[in-house]
This record gives sequence, C-alpha cells and structure tokens, in this order.
Amino acid sequence: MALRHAVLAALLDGELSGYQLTKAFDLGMANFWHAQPQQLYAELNRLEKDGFIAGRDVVQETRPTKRLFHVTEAGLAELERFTAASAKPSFIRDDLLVKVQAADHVDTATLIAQLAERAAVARARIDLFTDLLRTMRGERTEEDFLRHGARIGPYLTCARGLAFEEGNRDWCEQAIGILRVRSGAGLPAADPQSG
Amino acid sequence: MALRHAVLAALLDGELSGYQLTKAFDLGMANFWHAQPQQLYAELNRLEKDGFIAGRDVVQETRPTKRLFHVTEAGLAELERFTAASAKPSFIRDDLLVKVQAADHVDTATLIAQLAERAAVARARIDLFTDLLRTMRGERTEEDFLRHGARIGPYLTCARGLAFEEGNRDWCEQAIGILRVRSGAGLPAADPQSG
DNA sequence: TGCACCATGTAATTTGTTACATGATTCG
DNA sequence: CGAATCATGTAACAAATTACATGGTGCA
Repeated sequence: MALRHAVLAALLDGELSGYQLTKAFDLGMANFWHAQPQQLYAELNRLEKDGFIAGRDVVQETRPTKRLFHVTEAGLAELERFTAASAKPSFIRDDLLVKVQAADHVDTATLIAQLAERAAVARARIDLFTDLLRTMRGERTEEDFLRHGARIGPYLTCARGLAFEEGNRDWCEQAIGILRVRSGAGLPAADPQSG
Repeated sequence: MALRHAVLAALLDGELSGYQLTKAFDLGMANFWHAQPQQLYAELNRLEKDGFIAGRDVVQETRPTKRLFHVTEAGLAELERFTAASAKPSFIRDDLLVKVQAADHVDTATLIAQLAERAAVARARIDLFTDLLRTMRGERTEEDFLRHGARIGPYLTCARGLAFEEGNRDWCEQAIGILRVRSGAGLPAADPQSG
C-alpha cells in the first residue's frame, strides 16, 4: 500500500485532477512508479476519505467538470511518516531482460528487433527528460539550481530517470552489437541510430 | 502472466528445484524480476501441468526430497513465442524515489539516512555482480567471452544489473551531497564511503 | 466521419502478498 | 540450545489488470 505515497508525492507540485495525475504517472513519475488510471482514481477517493488530500470541483465550459486535489496537513504528516519508515528494496520487472536472459535459446533476429525498439524508446525518453530538466532549472546552471532552487525533489528523480534511460540505451546497443557479431558476423549492419 | 516466462528463462541454465529457483530470484534474476517463494512454487506446478516444464524427484539422504525441473520442447516454443511478442514497457517501483520526489517537504536528515542505506546496498550488489561476471567469463576476456561464449544471456542481464546499481550508487551519493549542502551547509560532512 | 482528448468511474478477474504450517540437518 | 538452511506448500487477504461504460469537444 505505497501507491498512496506516490500519489501524495505527485500532488506536492500543485493541485491535480485524476486525469492530470495519470499524465504525471506517464511522464516523470513513471521513472519510479507505475499505475493505471483506474488505480489512481480509486486511490484519490480513498485518500480523500482518509483526509490525506482534499478536492474541489472545477466547472469548465467546454470540458467536463473536474476535481482538483491537494495534500492536507494530515497527508504531509503521512508522507513524513512514510519517509522515516524503512524502504522496500526497489522492484523491477522487465520483459525485455527476460528475453535476453533466454538469448542463447531464442531467435536472434527477433531479439535484436526488440532491443532496437527499446533503444529507440530510451532515446525518446532521454530527449524528453533532458528538456524537462532544462525547463525545471530555467536560466540557472544545474549547480546553482540544486543549491538554491525551491523544488529539487522532482529534479533529482528526473535526473535518475535520465541516467536509467541512458543505461538502457547503451546496454541495448552493446547487446545488439554482440548478437550481430555472433550470428550474421560480417554483415554491413544497419546503423542503429537511424531508426 | 509473464512470471512464467521469467521462470522458464531461469530454468534454461539447468535443472533447478523450487528452493534453488528462489535463490536465483534473489540474485541475478532480481535484476529484472521479483517474485516470492510461494509464487514460484505455485508457478512451477502450473507450468508442469501445462507441459512447459517437467520435474523429477531427487531423494537425498540428509535433506528432504526435492523436485528438479527442466524446460520441455513445448516450454522452449512458449519462450520463443513470448520473445516474438511485443514487450510491455519496463515497470519500476521504488519507495526511495517516492521519498526523494517529496524531498522539499520532508525531513532532510531522514532522507539522507535512507539514501546512504541504499548506496550501501548498491555497493554490495556491485561487488556481487562484478564477481558473478568474472566467474561466468572464467579465464577469458569479456570481449572474447561475449563473442564465443556458450551462454551469454545471463551475462548480459547481469551486466545490466551491474550498471543499474552503479547508477543507483552514483545518484544516491550526488543526492546526499546536495541535501547536505542545502541543509547543514558548512558541516565537515562524514565520508559516505565509510559505512 | 472517425479519432484523439478530456474526465471519471464500476465490475470481474488475475496476481501478488502475508500469515501460517511442517520438519529434519548443520553450524556455532 | 538457538538460528540458519533445505524443502514445499495452503489459505486468507490485498492489490493490480482487464474489460466495460459514458459522453462532450476539437481536429483532419
């Protein structure tokens, strides 16, 4: 039951609706927590019932009415309690790595295609996070922002996400290179950067 | 329902019992899949019923009788099918990152302690994976092993795990440094390497 | 006219977690 | 004598996924 703390942490950046929250969990939050819309809507209702967040209706003209939520004092206290408690070890699940684990027993071309696809996704996310970080720090240098900026939490987690995706990209490229050498050998391999 | 493919991939390295499988899921497999003993025992029974693995009893003198499982032809075909199917995006959950996301609203000392603990765990795993990789490649250079070695799948996934933990260590150290500068400022900060 | 976006859910099913259960052996 | 290791599960509960449901707006 730690989804709630991820939601609380996401709401610290300002009021969000359930819909906006799902967007956040597709972007920066996705670096360390994964959740579906249905889960988020349900969790928002539970958090409100427990008094950790409060919502207000915002009627819109051309769009359906939405509810914006913010963290309450009790919610902040709960986050503080959570932070002090010992963290569960981080938990990863990755289909692609399962496939690579079986590399010596499955079709190489198929595996290379999957690795290339993942590398492309990683590159897209690297660009995205690089832009996000630039936006967050504005005119300042990273050094200056991290020392004196008002909200460094999201910056640090985004930086971790960036490094993670760089690791993915590099590893995928290395694995592709190795699989190519072992199978086709002398082929004038297509440039993996081009796709 | 992809736990089964992780189990199949784990069994490619040779026959394993449920107990040995839980050990594998605590070590190398933990880099990309997390599962508890109860799940593994249950999944082994399901996989056997579906014909993807086969087990045989091994009676031991000083230990309880165990069942060793190996992947069948049907199991290999299933892995092949899985490899060809599009992978779900990788899925991360990390309490620590949730806490860092809330860094600007929670106690700094508490957060630093958590980051230091994680950095220590990362260092331990780095040592472990470095040894594991050395063992896998034996006398050969990495270059040579990856070109001509018989089983590179586990090597590649372990390498990814190593890079991931190096990323964790570096990021934790950076975050600790920043939080120290912002809070205590001029303190003659303790060496994070020492613990 | 069809698709994507905004906006929020319910219900059924599948997974995953926690607690409980058993019992011998080996090491300190 | 107590703790860790080997060895395998069942049962109850909590969480996550999938499918289903609704309906207006804006764009090509």
